[in-house]
Amino acid sequence: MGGVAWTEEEDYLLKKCIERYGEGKWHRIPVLAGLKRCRKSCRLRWLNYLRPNIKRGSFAAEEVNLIINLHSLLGNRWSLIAGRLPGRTANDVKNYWNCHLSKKLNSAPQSEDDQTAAAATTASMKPRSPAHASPNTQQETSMWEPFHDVQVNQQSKEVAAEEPETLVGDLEFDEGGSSKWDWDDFIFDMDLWAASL
DNA sequence: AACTTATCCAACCGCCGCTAC
DNA sequence: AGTAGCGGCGGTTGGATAAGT
Repeated sequence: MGGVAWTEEEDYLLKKCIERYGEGKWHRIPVLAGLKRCRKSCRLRWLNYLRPNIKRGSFAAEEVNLIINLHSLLGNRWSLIAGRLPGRTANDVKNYWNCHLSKKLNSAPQSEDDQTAAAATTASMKPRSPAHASPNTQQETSMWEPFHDVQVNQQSKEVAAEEPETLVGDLEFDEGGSSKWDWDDFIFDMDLWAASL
């Protein structure tokens, strides 16, 4: 692994600690749980592995399609994308994108449009900046359309036949998170709405 | 069977925004 | 206004394992 792997005992201690004290206050978790891990490691382990309802295994075609659509709208905002995929973590989505989808993009035929899309990809891969906020999102969306088409063509026919409305509908089964709409959610929905026009 | 290469994914790192002081 | 501490995020790393030769 890319670091020191968590042991079963550490997992147990962390889980028990969070069950007892709840999430948040991550700076206290290592002390409370008696772990020699930093707050970030504890938080990551919980979010990506120990949290209930984590979905494991490969991504379904619908999920892949949704990731592509959301990425075209949001860029590399993995946590936001993962929030629309029940049981999936930002790390999962990010890994899947880096391992599968970005490679497909790079291997796609290099027409002028594709090159434009690739440029958009590069732009979206830049470190976080205020540009991640909504003002540029629409521009990114239009630049991503060629890539989206390439990806959809590689999917099965039934997935390719999915209407944008279907995807928007998929967003609504978000477990738990749907009750907690914030400003990002609003912007995100506006993007989806605009994209479906 | 042994070795090399590619792929996957858990974990770490550094940065950012927010908040309290 | 400045700053320290925190939670959170995205990018990157590197070990395990599968696939290929």
